[in-house]
Amino acid sequence: MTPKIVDKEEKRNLILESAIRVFARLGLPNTKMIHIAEAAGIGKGTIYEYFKSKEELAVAAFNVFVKEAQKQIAGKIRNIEDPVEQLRTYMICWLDIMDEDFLDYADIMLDIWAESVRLHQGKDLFGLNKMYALYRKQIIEILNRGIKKGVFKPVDTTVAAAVIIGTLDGLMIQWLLDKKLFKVRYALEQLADMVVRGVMKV
Amino acid sequence: MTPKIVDKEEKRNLILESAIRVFARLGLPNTKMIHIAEAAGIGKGTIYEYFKSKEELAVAAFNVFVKEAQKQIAGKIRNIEDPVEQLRTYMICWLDIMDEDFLDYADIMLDIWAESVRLHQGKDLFGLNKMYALYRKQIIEILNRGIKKGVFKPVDTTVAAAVIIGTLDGLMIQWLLDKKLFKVRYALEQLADMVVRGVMKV
Amino acid sequence: MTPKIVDKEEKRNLILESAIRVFARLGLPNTKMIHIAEAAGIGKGTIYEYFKSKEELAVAAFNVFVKEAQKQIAGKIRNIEDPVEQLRTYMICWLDIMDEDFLDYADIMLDIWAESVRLHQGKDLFGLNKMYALYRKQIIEILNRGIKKGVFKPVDTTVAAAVIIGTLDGLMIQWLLDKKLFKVRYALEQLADMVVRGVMKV
Amino acid sequence: MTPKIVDKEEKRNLILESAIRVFARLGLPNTKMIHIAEAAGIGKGTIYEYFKSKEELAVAAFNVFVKEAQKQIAGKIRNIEDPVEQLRTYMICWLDIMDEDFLDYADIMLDIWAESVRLHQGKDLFGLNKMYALYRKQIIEILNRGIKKGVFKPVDTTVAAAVIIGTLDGLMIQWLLDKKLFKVRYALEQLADMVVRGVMKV
DNA sequence: AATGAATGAGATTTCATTCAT
DNA sequence: GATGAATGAAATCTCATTCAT
Repeated sequence: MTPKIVDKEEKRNLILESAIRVFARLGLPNTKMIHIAEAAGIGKGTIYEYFKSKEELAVAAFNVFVKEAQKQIAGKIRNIEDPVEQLRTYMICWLDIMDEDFLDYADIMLDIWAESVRLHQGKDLFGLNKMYALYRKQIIEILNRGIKKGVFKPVDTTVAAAVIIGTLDGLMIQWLLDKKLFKVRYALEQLADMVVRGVMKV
Repeated sequence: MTPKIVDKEEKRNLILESAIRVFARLGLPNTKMIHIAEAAGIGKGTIYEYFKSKEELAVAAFNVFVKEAQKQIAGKIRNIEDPVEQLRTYMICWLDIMDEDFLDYADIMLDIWAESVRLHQGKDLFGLNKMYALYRKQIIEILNRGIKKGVFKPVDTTVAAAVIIGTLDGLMIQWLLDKKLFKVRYALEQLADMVVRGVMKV
Repeated sequence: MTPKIVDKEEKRNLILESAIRVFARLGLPNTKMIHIAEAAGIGKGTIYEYFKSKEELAVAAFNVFVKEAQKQIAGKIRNIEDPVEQLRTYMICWLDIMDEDFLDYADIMLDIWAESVRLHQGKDLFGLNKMYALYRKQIIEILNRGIKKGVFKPVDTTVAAAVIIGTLDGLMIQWLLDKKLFKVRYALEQLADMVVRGVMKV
Repeated sequence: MTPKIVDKEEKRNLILESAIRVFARLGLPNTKMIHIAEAAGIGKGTIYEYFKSKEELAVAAFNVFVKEAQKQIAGKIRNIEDPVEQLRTYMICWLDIMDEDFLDYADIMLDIWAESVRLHQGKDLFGLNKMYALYRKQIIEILNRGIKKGVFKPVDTTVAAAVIIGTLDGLMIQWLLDKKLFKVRYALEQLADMVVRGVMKV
């Protein structure tokens, strides 16, 4: 009755992971479907059994990155009571996202960005805006708690959140462009200090 | 003397400017040579009399952006004596780069970045690294003067410079992605304050 | 005796009928094997247990149509003695073939024709020529009987038969192309009258 | 200033004629763009300089056929006064359309039909319905003149026209399917006689 | 110098068919 | 026998670049 028993979920993941690896190495536009197929050790047509199009595959790849990042961050800040420490931890967490395991994913973001910003201007095809909105929401919550507790200045939390995320992204880009320039951990801590002090009362 | 050379220079610029306009509107990969030719009011083949390839044209376009930005910044900070004010001005200057006239150029950067980081990993085809190196050098100079004067803390200036540039880039990206999120000037001033205080003694 | 064989026959018919329905709705080239499988409620691979290829399935589908049409016609003209009336009935019978139940089938013919005439020029893959030969034979018989009886002119029966079939086909095509143009029954009766009078003596 | 002087009209025709030849030989779906390119002795991409898509090329090919046919017919019936003779001539004219020169074109019609009827049901992509409407209009005019003159019966001219065109088409299909079956001229004259007598008074 | 007609490598996607289970 | 996962040939169309004029 049931032929060739295959764990579709598993195979989908195999393809997705292969795609991420190749996307990361070659970039979105330079990655051809055949490359992904070869990387996964399957036939070209098989990809289309699991993903409708190259674009869908790219979106999925990006989402893996985003979800993984969220998981990391959420786990680390969950049990921190002090808003100051929570904000600092939130920022330092980006380090782990860029960590060995995620380095590949990280590179994809640049392509996704370019595509997202440009090609589908108001569309948010890759959910980039949604992702940033989520990040902002998380940071705004931290800021609000801090403000209520009286440890943070009553800043415009939306702007502050955007600025904080921007600085994190920007730092990462600098590092991605030239990894020998500085140690991420050190720079990140510098930045975190700077930012935290920026929003701290006194 | 040699009017031909003037003509050539002029035409090269015409093509380059047209290219920038089209690149900015459509994005690097979506821009076809014919579009540039039409925008310049010339024939497709003529472009190749002035630029070896589409890539060379893109590089040139990006460099125009970088040089223009530099001219703006250099002009504004030249005559400022106080390092604190100079650093603040340097940062605020990015505002003008993203200003009406340069908004279009700004969008190109995302594409260039993606291409630059990825495709030609160690190559720095577009001179992005060189550009950042220049930016860093300028900021390092400001920081050094400030440190020597005793107004800045004796930070690792290279890291600090990278962090500062990163924050500027990051903020701009946030804004490019969703221009309704915040007013650039306001956020930029917030950020500048934060950063300046971060490196200021006491 | 051998219930397996009955099952096989039954399943073959199930597939064939599903194929006809889908072919009719989507057209030969637009019909994919998976569509047929789904319509039959079976797996894609199962089709190949009963039919060697899509082409063979198409041939079989067409033959069902032809045979069904023949059954209809034969039944109606069998017991008619008068050749004049028999010819007229033969023609009117096409109406029933195009009737509700067969309307779908009818559409297939256009595709089959195109394929038949062209792709396999001298091959008669779909048995179209054989089908027409059969039709001609039947009409020739009617004509011959009429000529012998002295009610028909001694026309070249082969040509006349081809002309008659052609007119029927042509009328049907006109109608298939624009069903609002005329009522089939009315036009068919007009045509039948015209043709019958054309071959009738005096 | 002006490079490679090429008569675009001429080249378009070269491609169109090559396309017609190949379409006629291989059929619409079996004809690949590369075939047409090779037949025209040009590169694959060049076709797209003159025709937006394969479909547009097919439409153009079909229109050549239709226009040529119209030119032939119009020229022949223009100066005929007698409606009876005019109708007969109109029909016989189809012979010339199927003539040596047009034989190739004729074969295309079957594919166009199938495509036209099916794929784009209400769309009339190839202008087939429009073509038939024109044919009907011409025949209706002839019929009306004949009726007014009292030589034709007061038939429903729309139906009669559709029937007449249908018979012509049908005859041609019969012949295209098996050219050895009968001589077109002979059969056509038979049919014309039959039809003319069918609508003639007395 | 300027042009644009010509080109063909190349990419995505489809789908009939195969075959391991 | 039944299945559907896997496949890869094949086809359309794009576009940077060339080059004859």
